[in-house]
Amino acid sequence: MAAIRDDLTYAFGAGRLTPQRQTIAESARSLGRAFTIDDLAEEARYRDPSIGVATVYRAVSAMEATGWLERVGERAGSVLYAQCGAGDRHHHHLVCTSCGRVEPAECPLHDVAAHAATSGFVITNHEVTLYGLCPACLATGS
Amino acid sequence: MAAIRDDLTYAFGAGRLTPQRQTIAESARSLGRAFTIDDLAEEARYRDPSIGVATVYRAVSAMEATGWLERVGERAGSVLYAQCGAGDRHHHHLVCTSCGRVEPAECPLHDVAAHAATSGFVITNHEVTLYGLCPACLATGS
DNA sequence: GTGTATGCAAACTGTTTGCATGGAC
DNA sequence: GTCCATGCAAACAGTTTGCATACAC
Repeated sequence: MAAIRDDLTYAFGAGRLTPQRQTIAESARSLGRAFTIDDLAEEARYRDPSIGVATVYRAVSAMEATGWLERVGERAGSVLYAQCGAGDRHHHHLVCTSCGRVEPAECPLHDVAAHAATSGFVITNHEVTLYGLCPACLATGS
Repeated sequence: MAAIRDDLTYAFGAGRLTPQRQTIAESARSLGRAFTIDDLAEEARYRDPSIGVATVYRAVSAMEATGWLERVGERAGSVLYAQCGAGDRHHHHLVCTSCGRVEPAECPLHDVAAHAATSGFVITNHEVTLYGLCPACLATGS
């Protein structure tokens, strides 16, 4: 369930939940939008300046491995991550190009088999990312 | 048309077609699959060892700007490019995970509006990449 | 002739790694 | 007590930039 997987204890799976990792995970969740590792490090170091960059990188790798954090795109050569709370179920992402808000999206590929048939490819995997404006940004016209 | 846009003269648009750029563009086309800038530089420098890496980077930027070359994914931290010949028309890519062959694919998102409606997002852009095995790799069982 | 493209090397950015120390379990 | 996680700094990989020269147009 999304509610359960939102819990920080799930962020690192079997890994240790150190104060630094807790700070990093809370920072990721509080950002509430897509972020680069740099964004995350900045937020985490604001809360605890003693946290090193290497720790942030290692923590992100760990959180990505458990699926608590997901890659949702890239910006200026850096990977964008987000904690969307959709858990293990197959899904994609809606990313607001204005504020960076990320929402899980249902998989829109209902006829992948048809494509395989026409091309001769057997499709084993796919990536879909939808970009747009979220309701809040639409309302403010930004 | 794909046939016209396949021509090297279109690769750099209004830019100059120098011998180096011609070599680089021909290398890109002859690879016939997704490649990193490193792969391309290796192929181009095999043909003309005097070509510098910076020139390859600059040429790729130019070819990407005209749409002659497209980003089709990433591998080990580097962007994957391909010359798929689909021209200006809206399309996505089928990438063979075994040999790297790239084929243009029709856009499989026929009901994007429905997603916008349920989420409140207005979708302005999207990225889709399909991964799988091409007929040749299926036949050889690789 | 003008201005873009080139090659080289240095500079940069983002990321990873080695190692001694600290602390979660 | 064991072993994973940390912080620091050095190392690294990929990419970009400055500059003088060459050449496409």
